[in-house]
Amino acid sequence: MSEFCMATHNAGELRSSDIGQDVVLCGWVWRRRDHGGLIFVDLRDHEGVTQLTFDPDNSGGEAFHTAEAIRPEWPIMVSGTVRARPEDTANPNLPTGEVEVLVHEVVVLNTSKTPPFQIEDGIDTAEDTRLRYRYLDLRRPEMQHNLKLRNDFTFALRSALHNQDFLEVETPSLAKSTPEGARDFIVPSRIQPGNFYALPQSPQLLKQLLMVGGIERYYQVAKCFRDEDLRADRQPEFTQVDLEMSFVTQDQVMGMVEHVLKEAFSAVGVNFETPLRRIGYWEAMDTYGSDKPDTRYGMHLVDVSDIFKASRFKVFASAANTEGERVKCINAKGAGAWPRAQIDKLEKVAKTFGAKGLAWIAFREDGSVNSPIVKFFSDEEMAALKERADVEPGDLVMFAACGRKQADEILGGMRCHMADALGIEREGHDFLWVVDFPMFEQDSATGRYSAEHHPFTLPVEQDVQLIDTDPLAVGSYTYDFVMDGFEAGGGGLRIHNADLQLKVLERLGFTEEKAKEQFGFLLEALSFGAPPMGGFALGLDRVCMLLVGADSIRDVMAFPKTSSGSDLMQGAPSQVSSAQLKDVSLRVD
RNA sequence: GGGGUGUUAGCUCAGCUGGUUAGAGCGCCGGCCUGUCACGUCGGAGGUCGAGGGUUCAAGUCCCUUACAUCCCGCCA
Repeated sequence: MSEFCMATHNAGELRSSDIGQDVVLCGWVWRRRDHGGLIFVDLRDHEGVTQLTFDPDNSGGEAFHTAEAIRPEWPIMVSGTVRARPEDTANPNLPTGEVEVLVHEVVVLNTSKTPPFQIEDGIDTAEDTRLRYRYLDLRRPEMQHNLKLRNDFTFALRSALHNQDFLEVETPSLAKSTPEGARDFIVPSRIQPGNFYALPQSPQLLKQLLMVGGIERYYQVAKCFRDEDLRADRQPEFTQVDLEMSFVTQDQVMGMVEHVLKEAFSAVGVNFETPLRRIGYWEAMDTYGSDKPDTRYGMHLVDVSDIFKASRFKVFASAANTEGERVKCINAKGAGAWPRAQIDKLEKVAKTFGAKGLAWIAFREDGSVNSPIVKFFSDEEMAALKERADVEPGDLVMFAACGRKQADEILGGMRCHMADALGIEREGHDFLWVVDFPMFEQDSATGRYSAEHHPFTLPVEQDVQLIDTDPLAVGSYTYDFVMDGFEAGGGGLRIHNADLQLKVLERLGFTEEKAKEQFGFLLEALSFGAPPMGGFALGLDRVCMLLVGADSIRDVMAFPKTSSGSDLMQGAPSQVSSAQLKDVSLRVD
């Protein structure tokens, strides 16, 4: 293998061409098959598996004797001779299956307790057990592959960025708390009692300051921290490949991102056609009910408001005639054959997405129609609906009649749910840009405005005057990178003018005083000749999750946390001593 | 903060309308076995049924509380 290892070869590389060679292998005992007078051991390392043969006639009594005692997961070192397996005993399932190593000498490097679960792929061991013994879980070929792929992807990305003259710069993990976004993880300062650092939610502001600092092209494989509730695709600490460029247009940043992503995806064997398709935010919401649509299948949202303007079905007529409301539907092909009880359950699902109820029409295979609402429909309405929604026997049409945004969200959620429920095939990977997000969104309860992306995003020039008068109409220079229905990255141009930055912060409810207290360093920096800038951040964990086909980002992280934020292996978080608390002037209730 | 699902042997699970000593497969331990590769074969050990409380003559099973895991909603500038 190399001069830096006790082994001469790894356990995945021996072939017929190596027959006759004397080799040294190191690895873990995977399976042991003891035939009494002959013992086979499958030796596993990070590259593969090789069969070892212990034969008392050929390898001397001592090695054989040791082989009787060794057990799964013991690390051993063996020396022996590569030889062909006897005729008809080759194992076609193993790359090394043509050969075996006849062992002359074996050194037990360590013993092992019986592992709590078997170290092999396709196990269905509960995840908490895997996490409790993560170091054993990582020995499984599947996890080895996941971490390898993550490395290959990241390495290629680094290499591509390096070749484009990006400088990798580390930004601090002890930073200033900016609680406007996600909740911060905070770190008490011992030297300054009562003051706290925050772990960065992203290097956003610091990378902008690097642009002010003349770095011009920056990137970083950056750990980010957000103290929010977890999901299958959300961990409290995660990794972004973060980049920023000076003196660029939006198209130039997007072009650069496409270039480096193409290199990275190619490195892991994934086809990445450039330029990527672009969909506007409003079009995405209107058609897919999502700003991160999976476009590998249809089931588009269809606006049928005009059809029901004069309907006897009051719920629809009311929404169709009310400003800002819509009657929309999706057509789930195949679900029209579902039994009534199964369809009824969809109402519960719809409610999780914010619906008050769910109107539906099942078009049965035999041509009959089953629905609680069609009795209110005129023949014309039914005919128009069938035409608009492309209805055939076997279809299930579901409606949302309410505010436009809410209707999109409900049906967008149902679209994803039905795709899973119907097992719709999603072949290959789906990459696209969603562009032109609005600058602001409004909380329907409080009326307060918040930034759709973040407060440092550059608004479209001609919309700047609308910030005071019609903030929801202000566009922004933004782009999200969407992969297979996941937000896998995002970016935008940044405000590089201090006055404009202050104006945006004020729109978000900051007084000038408060803005300066929180972001004074940024405003000041922008006033010292900040260049036009823009950038991007890639959610590395999510991309890797999708690349390996995992259901959770935990499967592409070495030591992830549970959904309540615990590290089951280390036992974190944990209490600290009163002395430690005293050091940082804290008391726990 | 809310909702769904789950927790029985080391692992994965079964255990019906409450009723003897709680089962299976794998793993583990021991015997036999010179061509297996999910080796075979014979035998064996292994359980406070997540925890606490309640109903009952009787609780793995019913009720309440709680912990943990997991998925989703809220949340995630």
